Amino acid sequence: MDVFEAVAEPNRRHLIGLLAERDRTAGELVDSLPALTQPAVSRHLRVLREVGLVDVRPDGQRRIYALKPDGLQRIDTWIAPYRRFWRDHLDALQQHLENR
Amino acid sequence: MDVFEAVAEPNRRHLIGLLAERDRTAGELVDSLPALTQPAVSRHLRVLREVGLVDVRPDGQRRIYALKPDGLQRIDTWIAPYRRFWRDHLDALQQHLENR
DNA sequence: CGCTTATATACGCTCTAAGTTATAAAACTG
DNA sequence: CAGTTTTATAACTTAGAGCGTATATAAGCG
Repeated sequence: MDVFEAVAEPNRRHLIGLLAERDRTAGELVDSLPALTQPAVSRHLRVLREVGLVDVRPDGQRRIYALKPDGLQRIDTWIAPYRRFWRDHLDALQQHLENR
Repeated sequence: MDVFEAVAEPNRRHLIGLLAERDRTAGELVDSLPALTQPAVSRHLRVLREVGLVDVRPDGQRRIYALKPDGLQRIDTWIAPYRRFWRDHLDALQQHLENR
């Protein structure tokens, strides 16, 4: 499993969104996905860990999860060269609007 | 299947890369993935079409595929808010290096 | 027209991701 | 210590992705 597959799963994107706000315990993250059971969320967290998107630190009985800065950057690096496509597209549109 | 899943598959990322250079016929794209059979590539192209990442136009017997500008933008839009994470991280690193 | 070329679809197979229930492991609590 | 809380893992099931072979479809060509 790589970063791209990890991020392809909607529940995992949800978890990433929450961790972007602030660090959270596994339990908080479980509560944030009421449609899933605790083991299901735990496994999603494992995936995010394994691809380097999050970090965990123990806090007594709890595990505190944190978003890892460089994880998503790998996707951004891949997408960067393509950015000119919609930038060019937008420029063309702007020009069209300005010239009419 | 959504854009994220579409892009999670390595062969499809390969196809996107080629189409970023220039438009290509289905046949050219099939040749670009010698490990796969023609039907396999055809199905990948179908997926890319269905999620709006590419466009097709007929040219007689051939089909010419082209990258669609706004397809990947949806991923970029999702990732944009997180960009501050590694930008901040980089700033912190730079500062650290400058201050020693 | 038959024949070939180019592309898409149908079908069946295999492998794995994602979910559940049940349980383990480890730390807190009275 | 016994019981509870918190998180992770095990075992199993199911759904679907991705592949290959075979076939359909449609356009070019002699």
